[in-house]
Amino acid sequence: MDVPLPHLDRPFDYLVPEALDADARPGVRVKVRFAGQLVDGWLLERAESSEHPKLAYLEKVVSPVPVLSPEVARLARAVADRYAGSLADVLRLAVPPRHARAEKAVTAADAPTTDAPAGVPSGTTDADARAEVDPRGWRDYPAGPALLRALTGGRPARAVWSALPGEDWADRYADAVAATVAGGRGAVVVVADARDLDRLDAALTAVLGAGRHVRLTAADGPARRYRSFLTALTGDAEVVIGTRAAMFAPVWRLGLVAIWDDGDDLHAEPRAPYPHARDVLLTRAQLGDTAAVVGGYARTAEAQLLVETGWAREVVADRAVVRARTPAMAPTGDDPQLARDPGAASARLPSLAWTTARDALRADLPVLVQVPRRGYVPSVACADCRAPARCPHCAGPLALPSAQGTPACRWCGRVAAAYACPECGGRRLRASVTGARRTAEELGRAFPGVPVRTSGREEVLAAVPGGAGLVIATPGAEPVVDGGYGAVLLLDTWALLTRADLRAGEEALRRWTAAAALARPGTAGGRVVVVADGALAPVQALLRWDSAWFAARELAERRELGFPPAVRMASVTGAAEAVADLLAGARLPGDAEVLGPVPADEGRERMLVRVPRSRAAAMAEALHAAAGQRSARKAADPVRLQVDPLILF
DNA sequence: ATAATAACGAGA
DNA sequence: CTCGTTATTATC
Repeated sequence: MDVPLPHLDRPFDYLVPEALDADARPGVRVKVRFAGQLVDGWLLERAESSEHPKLAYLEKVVSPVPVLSPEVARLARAVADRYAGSLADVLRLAVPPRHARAEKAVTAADAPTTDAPAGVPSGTTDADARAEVDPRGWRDYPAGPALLRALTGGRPARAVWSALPGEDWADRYADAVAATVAGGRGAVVVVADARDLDRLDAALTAVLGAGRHVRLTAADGPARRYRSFLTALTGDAEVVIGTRAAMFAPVWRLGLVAIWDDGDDLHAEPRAPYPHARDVLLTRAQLGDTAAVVGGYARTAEAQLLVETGWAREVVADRAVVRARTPAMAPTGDDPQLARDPGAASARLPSLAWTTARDALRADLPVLVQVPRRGYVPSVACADCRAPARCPHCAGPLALPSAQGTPACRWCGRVAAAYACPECGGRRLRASVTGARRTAEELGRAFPGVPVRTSGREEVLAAVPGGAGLVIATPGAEPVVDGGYGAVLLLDTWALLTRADLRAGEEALRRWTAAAALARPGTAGGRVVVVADGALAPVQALLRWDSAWFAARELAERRELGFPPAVRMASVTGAAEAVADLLAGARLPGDAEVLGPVPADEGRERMLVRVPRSRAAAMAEALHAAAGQRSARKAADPVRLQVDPLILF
């Protein structure tokens, strides 16, 4: 039933009239009479009999195309269960809205939609008989060639891949897809944004040729999107690449799911039930006999958990190879007063950053300057040692309601009147201030005669020409350059590191590695200057290019503090009474902890539920059931349920 | 939304 | 104790 009400989140039985018998196959969209009105629905399965005493007839089959494949139906149910959501909500994300014209065009071109696609062998053949794919750049990783062989052999290998600096990740993913296709299986690859998608598309076209893969992204119009969807559904394309809209794509004989840069917050779906592309793809791999690759320049705590639990194997380069590929990296303090060079002083740049940029420009090499975007919510840190201030009770972040106010926890709401820093004992707190963009503008003046390009929110450059030039980019918008940058400067790191976010350190490292990966290797003169305290863990991880070490440290810390992914959390947001009402009706597992309430935006409030990972399913079920009780008695004010919300505070 | 069903209370 | 009215709940 295509209604999102949680108490109606179950199948209903209907009789199939003779006239609809042929079209009424599992996976088609239908219309049925329900509670007196016509509603949309999904035909999940045909059965001989029903327990239900009085059945109504199916009203209509909307289209004979079974757009919901059995694999995706199973996946959608699993995703709904994991996220305490309704199947209907997930199906709305999984199956694009029907577009009759597009459907006509595609189904006319190939009539049967249930038979195996042409050109794909239907049985398993001998692994030896399959053409082996050249591992190319995967040879830089000891486990790389074996991964490709597993993909061709149809074995469900699971890998957490840490890409080398300078790595052409799109080429590597194209190779992995080609290896899968060589074994007669299909693949789904999800990237964060259109720029990454264009890159992957080009790499895949170079390796597979045109026509074997389709792009699936919400940025395409409804017609194009539905057309691509049908091309995959009918097996006319073996591979689907796209943004998170592609995570549910129906692919024949799915052999590989892959995600690039899983730490990017664009991978989190903003519509209910808020699933994350990484988790959807991993669920998919788990349910099917499917390989999975989670890759990035940096490693998330979630990916680290996959490695530590043994679910996935890490694919990393040897230290010697890492050293040879990494640009020369150095940290520097951020006090421009120390700069003796007049140019540096006018740009308010630390001396080392200025000389590094100048040297690269003199060598006719481009320079990338990464500056944070404005608008990060400042959090509170120790004024003496800059350690983030955490609640003594629940380890949530502290906030200052006003300049002279008392700090209070954003999680449990407790006031921390007598706060003392656990690191240094300091009692003074400061809110971090951003002040980012000006520095970048002044850079242009410090290097007269050098072309300056900017790449950011308004206009994102995919690539820039080589030769001396300054490129000022916000994180995620760094253009690539042929041969790599001579220097990369990472400025105003303080703004990134003190964000009021559980993932601040991880996110900072992710953004820095993404920029640093575009520099030439140190052996070719590439240098990176990070304007941050070299003793900080994320800075250390960058300098050593060891995000696995950082992710392990991060995960250990989250275990200690009781944060995801070490535990499973859910947030319940809404009007105060509504939130209390839902939680009162929820039969949560005994070891569940309920934290809060804390104020959320628009006068609503938020509670957090925390359980051990072993109780995750029970928690989600209890919350979904409680939401069902509320919706059944038509409770007016809505409550938002989010499992593993990206933003915890 | 709406129909069935259960619960309730006033008047016979 | 019965009938009419109102909360409750299920909706194939």
